[in-house]
Amino acid sequence: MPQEIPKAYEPQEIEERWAKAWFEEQVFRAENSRASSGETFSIALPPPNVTGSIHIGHMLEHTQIDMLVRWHRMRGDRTLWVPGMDHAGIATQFVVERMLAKEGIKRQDLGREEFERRVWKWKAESGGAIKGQMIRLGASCDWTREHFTLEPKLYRAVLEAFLRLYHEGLIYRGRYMVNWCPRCQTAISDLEVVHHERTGEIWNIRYALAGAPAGQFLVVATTRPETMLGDTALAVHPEDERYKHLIGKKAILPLMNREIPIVADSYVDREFGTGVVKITPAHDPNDFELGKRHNLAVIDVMTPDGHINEAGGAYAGLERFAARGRVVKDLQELGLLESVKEHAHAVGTCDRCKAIVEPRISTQWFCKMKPLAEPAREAVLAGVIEVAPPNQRTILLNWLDNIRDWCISRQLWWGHRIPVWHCAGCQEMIPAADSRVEIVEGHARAASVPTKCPKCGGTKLEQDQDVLDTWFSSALWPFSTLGWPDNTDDLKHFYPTSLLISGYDILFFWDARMIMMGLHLSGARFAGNSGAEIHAQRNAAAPATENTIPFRRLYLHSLVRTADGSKMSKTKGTGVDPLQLTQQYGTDALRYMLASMSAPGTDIILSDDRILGARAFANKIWNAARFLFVNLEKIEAQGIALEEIAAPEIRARAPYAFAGEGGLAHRWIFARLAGVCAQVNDALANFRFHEACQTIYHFFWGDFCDWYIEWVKPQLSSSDRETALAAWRNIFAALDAALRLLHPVMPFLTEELWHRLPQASGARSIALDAFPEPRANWTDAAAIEEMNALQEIVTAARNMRSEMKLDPKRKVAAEFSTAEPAVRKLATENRDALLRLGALSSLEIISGRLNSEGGAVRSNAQFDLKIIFGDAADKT
RNA sequence: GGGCGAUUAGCUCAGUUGGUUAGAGCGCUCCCCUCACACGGGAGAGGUCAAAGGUUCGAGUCCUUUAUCGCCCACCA
Repeated sequence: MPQEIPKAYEPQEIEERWAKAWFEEQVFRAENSRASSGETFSIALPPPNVTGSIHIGHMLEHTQIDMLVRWHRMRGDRTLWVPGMDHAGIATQFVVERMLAKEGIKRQDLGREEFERRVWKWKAESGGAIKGQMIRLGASCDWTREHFTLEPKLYRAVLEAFLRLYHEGLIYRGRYMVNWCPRCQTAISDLEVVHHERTGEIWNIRYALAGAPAGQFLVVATTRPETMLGDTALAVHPEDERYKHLIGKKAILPLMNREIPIVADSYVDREFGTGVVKITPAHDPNDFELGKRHNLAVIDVMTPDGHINEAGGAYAGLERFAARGRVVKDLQELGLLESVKEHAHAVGTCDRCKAIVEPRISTQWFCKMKPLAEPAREAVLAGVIEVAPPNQRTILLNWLDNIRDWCISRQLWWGHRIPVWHCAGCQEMIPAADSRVEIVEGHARAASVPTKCPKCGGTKLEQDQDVLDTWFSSALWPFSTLGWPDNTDDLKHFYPTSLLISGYDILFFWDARMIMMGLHLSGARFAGNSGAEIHAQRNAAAPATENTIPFRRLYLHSLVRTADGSKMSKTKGTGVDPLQLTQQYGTDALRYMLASMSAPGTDIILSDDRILGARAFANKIWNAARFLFVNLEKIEAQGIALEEIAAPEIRARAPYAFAGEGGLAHRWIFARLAGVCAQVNDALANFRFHEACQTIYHFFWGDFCDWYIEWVKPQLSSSDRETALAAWRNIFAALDAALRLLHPVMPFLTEELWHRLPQASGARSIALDAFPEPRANWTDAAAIEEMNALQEIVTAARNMRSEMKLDPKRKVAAEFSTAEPAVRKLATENRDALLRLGALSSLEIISGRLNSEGGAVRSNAQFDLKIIFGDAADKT
């Protein structure tokens, strides 16, 4: 058997074998956790996009989640990790459209239904990639409870949520200023606009005054000259002495030759530019608001794909930036361009496709956020939801305080279609009667389709074309995946979830919205069906009770960055493929490396050194275990069977006492273990993954390998049966505890080694075993102190040997002296270990101080140690 | 324009509520392929904790200012 253990840890075969076994045997099914503590631990996976594959950021996130999930499971909590995928509206549609484009097809050519079929087909083909990767990387999810945001159950949850909010007046439809992506041809939310600081140009344009002599102009600055085609006013500050006399007069809009009013509004900054602002209510959020105040006309001059429309007169049909050029050129020719200057300003771009976003007036669906944000704020403030690290809590609260309505409609085809019908006759909006779904071609859609307009009786009803923002369904994830709106057993048992771990980059997109939706929609009140009475019932505002929060704790993990500190990007080729790193170094090493760098609050920059160190650690663990198994032969020769020294019930009774001397190292290693367990528990309870890792590392490498194994080696091959038995029992018990301690971060390696120890019949996985819990007799402050003293003696001896450059192959004589009787006793009792580890031939224990004649003396507060050179010094 | 964070050994980073000689990994120097492991063992060198001031018996840790870098939010044309 020993020969079968390779000298170096080779993770590939082991990891693949266990990943497969864990999945096939459903080891991580919630029902399989020991559930002995009476506690429940539940957590939802932040659903990755179906478009993607696992990147290093996922790996970090999944490692952290998995560590806590495995830890809780081992501690005896009924443990559930719900996995799943997000349909990722824009992202997925974008990918499929791009594929179609290669065939020269546009989605409009196919029509909505056929396009959706194509996306489903694509999803079926490549959507499973992440699942396979997660399984391979050891994520201990309950795959029997996997979900997808567009599956029928979750579709129904989305309809239910929409309808409730709609009936409560929190979802409304209207014509407002939105961020429009001309590339994606859809509205996007404020959060999806990414601002980039750019040096652009600012143009100063002359607007003639109506009825004034030629040559009299007002000069107006703009960074988007093409929008002037839609200008419907100029504005000045009401108290601006320069322009007071012009208020109420008219100006002539150049190029369009339209008379526009000059209005007064305190929004105008007198200091900026000339103090005169062109007002384009259809294409600027401020102008839109100002326009409402002054009843200005709203002229939309742009098409959905970013071209100038008929309202743009001679410029109709031009692409927006081409139009800009033409407008500027024409102004110049007319002598109406006063000047052009460089100007640094923030340009909004589409998070998805990077196109420059156009503020545009458009009819969209919105969700009113203030009433939803208030309970969320209270819940966070009161600590009902704990947010860590603390600075993220501040950021979240600030955002909730300044929240604005959320544009939830998207002009896409891939997503949850809005369950509202429009009457062709009277424009009345008729929502679905309830949230039921029907399955058509295997996929869900709203089932309770209205057939008659309640207002005009018309029967020509058409469903709203828009779908919901992907994040709308994500916002329901922690409860929709547990069966909401039905009051299922899972919902009763596992909701609220215990924790959410996500990157801080989606704090607003997702985490905050889950809190708001969770507080508003979930909780004990729902009855199962939807319908008018439920909505009425729901209108009694729910207090922010603990029952309704989606998770009790929220931890925002760091982001993994490239060496120069920028965000990893697949398109830039700076992304790191975790599967490749796994092939190279092993999953456990990668996991350990990520976890050991996971200090809360700071981003992670990958380094090759760290992962090499992690691989070395895995190898070290492997070899420590290998040492025991290889040496088993020696005691088997004494007629001692593995079962006698390593059976689970034997291990459970450690430490085993020694009749005579030689028991100190054993008392010490279990005392250390007790301390380490406490430290690791504390670290993991507070998301201090790096601290947990470092503690275990130091224990395993420093204490267990460097000292304990070395110290007890002779005992293991002792001819005294009692000594050998006790030593072996202790060392196996300590190894077993160490493996269980290590398991959350290095699941594969520990699983493999655990199975090489005798286990109770039917024991399936270390993951279902218990996390080490110190027995009462492990704690032993005296053992720690005594061992420290002995370690100092050994270190002093080695140090001197090294400094004197003594021949390492030669043992040397030493003398030892101490004023403390306890230390003297220790040294006497452990003389053998001191000789061996200090490479000493003898250790004479002497009263009184030592002199350095014929050697060298090292002293500290407790003792003097003298090395006698003898002929070992000849080497120098 | 607001807000947040960072600046600690050559490199990558720890250092929770202020308290004895500031830690780790990698790298470096010296020695050792000793019967688990060279992905190893042993012993070392290396830091005015960005700068200046302040609070304190005592500060890497708290306060102020400055410098450099990074991130987030934001409707100044």
